[in-house]
Formats: sequence, C-alpha cells, structure tokens
Amino acid sequence: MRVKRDSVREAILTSASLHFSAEGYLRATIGAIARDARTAASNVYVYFPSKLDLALAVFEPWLKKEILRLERAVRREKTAMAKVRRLVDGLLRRIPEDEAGHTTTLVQALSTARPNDRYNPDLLHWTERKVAAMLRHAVGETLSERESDSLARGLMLVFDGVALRRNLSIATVGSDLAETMTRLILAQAGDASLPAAAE
Amino acid sequence: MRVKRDSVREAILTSASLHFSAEGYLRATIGAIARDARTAASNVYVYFPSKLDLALAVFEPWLKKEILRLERAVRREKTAMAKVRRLVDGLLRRIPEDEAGHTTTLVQALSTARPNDRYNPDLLHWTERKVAAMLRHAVGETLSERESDSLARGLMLVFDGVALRRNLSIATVGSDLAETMTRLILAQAGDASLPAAAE
DNA sequence: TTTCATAAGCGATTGCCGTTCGATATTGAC
DNA sequence: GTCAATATCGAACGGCAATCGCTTATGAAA
Repeated sequence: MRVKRDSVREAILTSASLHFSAEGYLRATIGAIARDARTAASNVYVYFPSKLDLALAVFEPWLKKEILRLERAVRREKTAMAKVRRLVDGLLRRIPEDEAGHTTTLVQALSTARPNDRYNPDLLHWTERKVAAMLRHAVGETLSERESDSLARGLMLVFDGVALRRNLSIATVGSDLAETMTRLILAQAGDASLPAAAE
Repeated sequence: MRVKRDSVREAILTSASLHFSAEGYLRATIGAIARDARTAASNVYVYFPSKLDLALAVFEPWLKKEILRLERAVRREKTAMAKVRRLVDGLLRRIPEDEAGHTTTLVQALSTARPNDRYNPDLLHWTERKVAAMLRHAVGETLSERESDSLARGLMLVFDGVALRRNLSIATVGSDLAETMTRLILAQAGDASLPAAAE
C-alpha cells in the first residue's frame, strides 16, 4: 500500500510556519500553505485533521525550543536579580516580540477554537513547570515550591495578555513591564538586596 | 427623509448581547442576531459598519458598568488588604467568570481583528486608569503614582490572560490566583502588616 | 394635502475559505 | 505481476460576513 511521505508532511509544516508567522493564523489560508508546499489544499487534510491541528503542530515545537533556549540563558546569568530579569525579559518581551515567532498564531488559533476542539493543556503545563523551575533556580530557597508555582502561573497569564495585545498592535512597553515584574517577583521572594526602584 | 429608529438599534444591541454572551463572538451570526431583533441581516449594517463594531458597541458599556460597580465595592471595604483583595477578586474572577458577561466576546473579537481595524485603546486606557486609582485608594500613600500605574497595567494583562484561558475552558483556579496577586501587590506596597502566607 | 428626496428595510448575490467528496494514480505487500 | 490500500487532486459544498439593487416608509417643503 501507499505510504505517507515525511517529506510532504515536512513541506506542509515549513510552509505553514512561514504563512502563520507572516500573516497570522486567521489570514493564512490552507490554499496558500498547500501551494507553497507543492501540494493540493485537500491533501493537507491527509496529514493534519484541521487547520487548528496544523497550527498547534507548528506552535508546540517552536515554543518548546524558545523556552529551552531561555532556560540556558537564565542559567548563564550570575545573580538572582539578573536571572529573574532575564527570565521575565525573555518571556514577556523577547519571545512575544519575535517577528518570526508564533505568539500571534497561538492567540488567534486558540481564541477561534471551539469547546469541542478539546485543546489539551499539556504544553501549557509543561511551560508553567519550566518557568517555576527557572524561578526556583534563580532565587533559591527563599521561594517555596507553592510560591514559585503561583508566580509561574501568573507570569504565563501575563504572557498570554501580552500576546493578545500584540495581536492588536498595542505596544506593551515591554522593557518597562519586565522591570516591574522583576521587582514584584524579587519582593515576593523577600529579597532585601533589591535596590530601591528609581522612580 | 426617513430616519434611523433608536428602537431598532436597541433591539439589535440587545439581541447581539444575548447571542455574543451565549455563543461567543465567532459562533454568533449576524443572521441570527438580526432574526431575534426582527429585522434583516443586511439592515444591521445600516446601524453598525461591521460585526466587530457591533461587538465593541456591546462590550464597552458592559465593561464600564462592571468596573464602576467594582469601584463601589472596593470603596465599601474597610482595610487596605480587603480593598486590594476585593479589587483583584473582581477583576480576575468575578468579571471574567460572569456567565452573562462578555470577556469571551472581547477575546474572540479582538483576536480576529485585523490591523486595519484600528481598535482604539481608549477603553483599555480608561480601565487601566480606573484600576490604578483603585489601587491608590486601597493602599494609600505607600504606593507611588508610577508604581500604581505599573501594577494596574500588569493586572490588566493578567485579566486578558484569564479571559483568553476562559475561552479555552481552561480553569484558572480563580480564587487561588486572586490570593497570589493580592499578596504580590501588598508586598510591593511595602505593607508590613501582611500576615505570613499560610503555605 | 401633495410631492419628493432621502434613507431604512430587505431578498438575492458575492466572495472567501475550511472542509469533504469522488475519481485517479501510486506504492508496498504477497 | 496482481491487488488492495491510500496519497493526491480538482471540484463541489456549506457557512457566513458583507454588498447590491430595489422597494418602501418618512419627514420636510410646497
């Protein structure tokens, strides 16, 4: 019997990634994605059950790569404050503002999803755990496990908010926001070495 | 000459509000909204230039009413902690979780908006100013104007994140989140009377 | 009261796009 | 070499926002 060729699947993913990051989930069309993958629109559905599944197949590896890259960057910083600042800056400014990234894809895809699409939150939880671990690595023992989990969940919610705003071309004044969040986290961690904020 | 009748406009807004809150922006159709408003789909466009404009015309008065109601509730609380807790609880749990509310409308409508739709951020800024004022009212002088503005912006981003999650039927564990945020804000305000979090 | 320009109202149509269908061509297994 | 499974593809479907042209109601001017 005939068999699915990986090369076709790869071509579709590559084309989809380009279209989604350039045009967003909604304006990108299956027709255009298929054309650039040198196949027919209907054939895309042999490899992916729906446009939403295709988008998630593009988004997931992208986000994981970005988070792992961020993890390495945080580890390279020396002080607790520098680590936290790098974490927040990556999560709330660098990753969402990446022109070739997929935060817009995510927001558009998920907000058009219907309840029966049953988006599974594994990726979200994986990311939250990673962020919580980075927080603990950064500030050490002064942060309880439960506190770091709460902070990580809060940070991910802010990330979602930033992503949504970005979709509206509403600037979030990224570096200022990152600075505020860094101070909040360090204050929560009870870090007394925090310099007085230069207001 | 013939004149637009306010009653028709009102009927369309009422019908749209019901459909949007029950089905969300995307699944609600102009046809169904028009039918329940006893008019033709094409006639809706005499009163509102697009589906997005209609949604914003529904959303804006709803949000303003909710924020003003929240402001009164915060004012009624006695202590700084109670005020902050009430503010955060309203913003991150009660308003987004309101079944008859429009947070889902907002997220879906805005994430499908295109750049040329030029969403104007007046409503967002009005809300941020209100939240900042509530924060200053709650904790008093210990919070500089710039700090309260930053915190308000952060809170609104979390609100957007919560709204996005709600659209995915991902529970945000609202009360737990609200408690975390309350502690963060009070810690930032340098409130030493904050009881040790029961971890 | 009559006339008339204007705009509300509406059924039909358009255009777009995700998805499905039916037919055909290709490939791996026996 | 034969056959069955299935990748591939053009055509068609269905849903929906938005537009078009025509009809009709209405307020103002005469």
